[in-house]
Amino acid sequence: MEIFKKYLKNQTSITDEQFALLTLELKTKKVARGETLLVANTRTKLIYFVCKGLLRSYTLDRNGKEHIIQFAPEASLIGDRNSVCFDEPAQFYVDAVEDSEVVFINKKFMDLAPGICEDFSTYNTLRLNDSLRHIQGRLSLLLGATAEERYLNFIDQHPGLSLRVSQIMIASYLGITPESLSRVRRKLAKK
Amino acid sequence: MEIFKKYLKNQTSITDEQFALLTLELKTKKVARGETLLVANTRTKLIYFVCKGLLRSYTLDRNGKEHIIQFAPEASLIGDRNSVCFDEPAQFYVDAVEDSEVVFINKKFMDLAPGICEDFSTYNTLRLNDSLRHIQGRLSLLLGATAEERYLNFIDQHPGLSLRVSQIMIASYLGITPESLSRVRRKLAKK
DNA sequence: CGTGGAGTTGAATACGATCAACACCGGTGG
DNA sequence: CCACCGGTGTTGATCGTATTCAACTCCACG
Repeated sequence: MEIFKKYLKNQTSITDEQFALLTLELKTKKVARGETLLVANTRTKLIYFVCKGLLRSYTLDRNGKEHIIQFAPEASLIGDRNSVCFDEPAQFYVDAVEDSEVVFINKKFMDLAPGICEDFSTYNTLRLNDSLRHIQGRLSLLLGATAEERYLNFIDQHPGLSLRVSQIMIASYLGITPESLSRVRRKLAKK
Repeated sequence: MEIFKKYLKNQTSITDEQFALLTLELKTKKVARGETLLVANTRTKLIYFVCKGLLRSYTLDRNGKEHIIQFAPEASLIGDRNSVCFDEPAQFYVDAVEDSEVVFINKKFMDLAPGICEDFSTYNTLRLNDSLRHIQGRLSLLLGATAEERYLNFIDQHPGLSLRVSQIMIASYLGITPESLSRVRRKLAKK
């Protein structure tokens, strides 16, 4: 909770008093590795802030194969804003890659915050824009880059993460099989 | 311009008077097919609303191959919000697929609007969320679906567009070669 | 007309997927 | 303590899908 407050104060001009008005809408929970927080096609009222640990979001294709959309390490947000803000069914699953500490942020928080902290809206659009930017970058890569380039881009953009995440998950994130990733890594190691 | 006003009135609670306050920040222009509105890695202060015609955004990979990010037909918006709002270099190119009529929306408009029309912010986040949702859907497809599935999804999600856009562009949007698309289509036609 | 881009088709190729086998490690329980 | 197990990662062989390169048709447009 303190970590989230610190994060928010860093990102916005929110004061301790303003934050106090919102704490009712927040809950901190420990989440065990493997625990699922959000199931696709269900409705949710929660966004997750990761204080410690690592969450991920992913979809399942008709063959039941996972495709990782996003990793959320410490000090990052994850969740389906559409589902929260507009009460639509969630587009993806969210679960814990590591034992984690997570702040659950509900819709009321998102509704109240802009009225309490003047630049919360700005912060929020900034976050959205940033997500959009990030995911568009990935789209470009998937459209135009080879497995090797995508892998290099991943370790570049997610320093440290490659040590915490299994290659199965990295492969899923890159859109290739674990075997292919293994071969890409071997080839790169030779250089 | 009238079309844009109509669109905005449809999406928000904006009044004629409120809109009038903002018209100074808008310019309508005719854009010829092939004309480029935005060049990647440059800064821009403009977002584009398409009244008539068709725009697209795309990136170039290191081989100079185009990868289409988005099509923007009538009554839709396109542009790099990040570049506009946070003065960052644009992530992609924007040009005209057809002769078009476009409303140029500048940063000042985006800054003023929330103060003039109370639910403009809400509308704006809704748009952003929607883009995010759309692009995440595409990401899932690229990660998990075959060329055929992606094509079927495209014609499903963009009814009519497949008649206005060359197969070269559709292929680029789907992340396959025009030849592959041709074969996919032949295979589907046989059914 | 003739030219050039769009779309199709074929043949050869390449890249990644699939299937299968195996080494390795960490944890569990006999 | 060791045997066993499941999951991870590696490697090899084979397969399949999409790419590449090339040739050809068709049409719109000058």
